This record gives sequence, C-alpha cells and structure tokens, in this order.
Amino acid sequence: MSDSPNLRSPDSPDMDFNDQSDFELSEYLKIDEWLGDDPASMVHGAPANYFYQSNEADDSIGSSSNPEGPSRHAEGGKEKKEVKERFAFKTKSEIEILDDGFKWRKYGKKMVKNSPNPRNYYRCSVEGCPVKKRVERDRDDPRYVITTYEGIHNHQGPF
DNA sequence: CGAGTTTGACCGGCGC
DNA sequence: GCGCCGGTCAAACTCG
Repeated sequence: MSDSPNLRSPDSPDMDFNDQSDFELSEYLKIDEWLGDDPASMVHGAPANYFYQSNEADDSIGSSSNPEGPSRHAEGGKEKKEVKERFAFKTKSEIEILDDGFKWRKYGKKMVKNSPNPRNYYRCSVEGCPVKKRVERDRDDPRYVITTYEGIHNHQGPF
C-alpha cells in the first residue's frame, strides 16, 4: 500500500496539481505514534519508530455473527484489545480526499476544540475491512492535511 | 434505484 | 457523580 501504481484522481477539478506532484516526490512527514490530543502532551521529538504489526491471526470476514444488536454482549468477552496500527501522514495538499487507491465512505464529521477545522472520519467501503481513515487539517498550517490510517486492508484493493 | 454523502444524536471513557 | 471530549451509528437527502 505504500506505493500505488494506479493513481486515480478523477476529482480535483480546479485543484492545482502542483501540490500533488510535490506530495508525490517529497514524501510525507511521518508522524508516528501520534497520539496527541493535547498539544502539550504531544511529543514533537518522537523518533520514527513506526512498526508494522501484522496480526493476521485474526479471523477474516464473517467472524462477526452479530451484525446488529443494541446489546452487543459477546459471550466471554475476552476480545483482545490490541492496539491497531496507526499511521499518520502530514500531506501538503489542499485536497483532503486524497485517493490512495481505495474506496472510502465518510461516516462522520466532528469538530475538534483545538482546531477551527472539522475532522472527517472515513472507512473502507469494502466489507470486512477494519481499516479506518481520519482526515484532519493542520491547526498551524491549514494548507497541510493530516491523514491518519488505522488498521490493515484485508483485501488487495477495490478490485 | 443505489451508493455515498450529510447532519444530529448517542454512547463510552476519562478527568475533575 | 457529573461534565467534557472523541468516536460511531443512523436517518434523510443528493447525485449518478
């Protein structure tokens, strides 16, 4: 998923592609371990210790036999609470809907207090994909977009 | 007609 | 125990 040979950008009608080229060759600033809700708590001196945790041990799709239900009481309830891999990218782009080769469906928008900008919540359109995406604009630089990916795609792609 | 998008409300966790 | 914050779902609307 690091490099998507298929760069599809059907949108961006009036967007200068200058930023896109830049974003492509300039790479993104990696903000690993970015768990800062609090700016004061945010460690800017965080080393690049982003690790890839492949927990393929988890059952694939169809494991959730409980599609819906107010009382989601799983018997036993000993679900592993392992943290999902979080990947944060700071991209210099005015576009927030950067297409990375996957279909995303917006499922929520929220306004953060520390930012005058709203935060968008996206999710993979593919069923069985636990991958979630969080898009937020930078507070200091509105021209920058912070994209946070969570989880791993259990499918090759939209195809 | 369908999928995707939009907005509001609800819920859970944490802090005080 | 209550309040705040963040996150998710659900219903309705719009676009293709």
